[in-house]
Amino acid sequence: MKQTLAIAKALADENRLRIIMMVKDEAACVCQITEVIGNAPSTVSKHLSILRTAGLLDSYKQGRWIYYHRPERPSTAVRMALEFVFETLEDSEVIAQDRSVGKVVCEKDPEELTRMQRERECSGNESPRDSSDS
Amino acid sequence: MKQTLAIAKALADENRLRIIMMVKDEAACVCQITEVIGNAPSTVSKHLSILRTAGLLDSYKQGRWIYYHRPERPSTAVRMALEFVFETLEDSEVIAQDRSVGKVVCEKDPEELTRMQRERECSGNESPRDSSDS
DNA sequence: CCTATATTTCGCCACATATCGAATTATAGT
DNA sequence: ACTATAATTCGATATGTGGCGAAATATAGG
Repeated sequence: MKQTLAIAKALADENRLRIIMMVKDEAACVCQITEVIGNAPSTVSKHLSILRTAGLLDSYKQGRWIYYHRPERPSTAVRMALEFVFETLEDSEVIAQDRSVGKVVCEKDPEELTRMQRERECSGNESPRDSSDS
Repeated sequence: MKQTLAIAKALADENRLRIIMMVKDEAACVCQITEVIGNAPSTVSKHLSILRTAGLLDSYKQGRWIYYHRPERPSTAVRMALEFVFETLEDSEVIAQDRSVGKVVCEKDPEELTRMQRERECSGNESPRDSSDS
């Protein structure tokens, strides 16, 4: 019961479902996932922790970046839960948008992506919105 | 996404999972479910409403009693979600206990069961009264 | 070792939800 | 029609959870 409940609770959030779909076919690092989902890094990190604890995601470290991906040897419970998600969200509108954004984001090196994120952060905090970009 | 999320949220509660397992093989009325789960009737009613709205349960009325049961023509999403629950909870300890209690409870007529519940309610709430006036 | 930085953890807040008892609704039997 | 009662809805409350920013942690590169 504990495992079933942990999986069900992990699935009971739209952003976590989006993350599962995002890494269905290839791993993504936290900065890429953050970019697509649109939450703060700390929030995404929490989501990833919940998903990994439930067994729905796995991760590996590569340099400064941590990549999350679909587990390679899921338990029966995890396998069935993922099948449910994959099947029912395959044609979802939200997921289609994420894929479109994700395609652009994941083409970039994490290196480049995080530089962009840092710059955006600064321009948002420091000066009242010079409209030179949009 | 909406349907997937509704199903996942409906599954994300231990008592609701217990209810799903309880009516897997045969319908049960609210008073029987209440007896097994141990919540107040209003709470069980709310759970049932959530499960039915998500498509995970169906119901029919028979006299004063309303019976809840597994849907006969589930959507793909519901079917996969139920398969996940049935498979992963089949051997659960909690479910085994529920089955043991449920066997006794569901043998009784709802008639008899509700009488028992009323009596229990009264003996719990009212203080032992002097019987000199009746 | 020291700095920069990607990720996680922590503290907090706003909102969602599980639960109960009381009030309401719908139905069966008189 | 009236009463009893099974179930639902409503109102209140306590706990759980998603979200952010700040602080901590871990790693790459000088």
